[in-house]
Amino acid sequence: MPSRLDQAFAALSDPTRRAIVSRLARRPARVTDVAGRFPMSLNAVSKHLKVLEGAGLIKRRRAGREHHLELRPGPLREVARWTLRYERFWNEKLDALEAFLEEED
Amino acid sequence: MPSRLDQAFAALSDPTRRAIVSRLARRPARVTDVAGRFPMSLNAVSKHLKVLEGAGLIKRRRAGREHHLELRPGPLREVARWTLRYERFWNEKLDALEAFLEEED
DNA sequence: GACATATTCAACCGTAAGGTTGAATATTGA
DNA sequence: TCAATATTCAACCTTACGGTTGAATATGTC
Repeated sequence: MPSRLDQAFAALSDPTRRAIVSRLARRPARVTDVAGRFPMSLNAVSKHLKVLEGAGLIKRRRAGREHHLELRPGPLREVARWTLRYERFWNEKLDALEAFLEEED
Repeated sequence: MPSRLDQAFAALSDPTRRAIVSRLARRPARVTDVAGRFPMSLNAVSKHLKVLEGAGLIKRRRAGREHHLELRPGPLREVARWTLRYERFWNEKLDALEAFLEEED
């Protein structure tokens, strides 16, 4: 069973799902609203939404026959947090690159 | 063909590969050195390394029969950059939560 | 009740992921 | 030259992914 972080990274590895995240960051929407933007079947989008939901990236609230989808920031924050552990590392690398380039002159 | 960002997210969705990234962030290492830490065959680790390499997360330098692996920060930075586009979003959410909790008192 | 709308469920398909084992390829060192 | 070391290649297996189509399930509307 994949960890929460595994699931977040995996969910975000698909461009359709990242686009859905962008869409829902603007405002919550229904399944059909989200699906309208993508050149694939409604069912395919429904599956993507389930993946995002499974990763905790979106929350679903049922209102009658409509499902309202809302972005949840937690997993995004965790992904950022994990990645930023290496911020120092890439700053050093870029510093080293700069130093190298200056030396070349 | 998946985009660079797709590949970075996908590569990081596996805990073994994230552990390899952590390992290589400390210092470069050879394939065998990396493989020693994981409860799987050398071949499996070799495959993981190829995935990381394909995503641009590591660079390989051959020195005789040894392959020296080094972490490359670019894709990590891109992942952080994409994720941080939603920093404002999750801060707002957390602010809203705080406000709600204060109101509860 | 009858019909349309919103969404999921189920079955299927092709491809790739993550692992294994066994063999091949280079390189080093005695 | 011969043996050990470092690594990949190739074939295979099981399971999951991303998509499809067709049917089912609720809910809203006339």
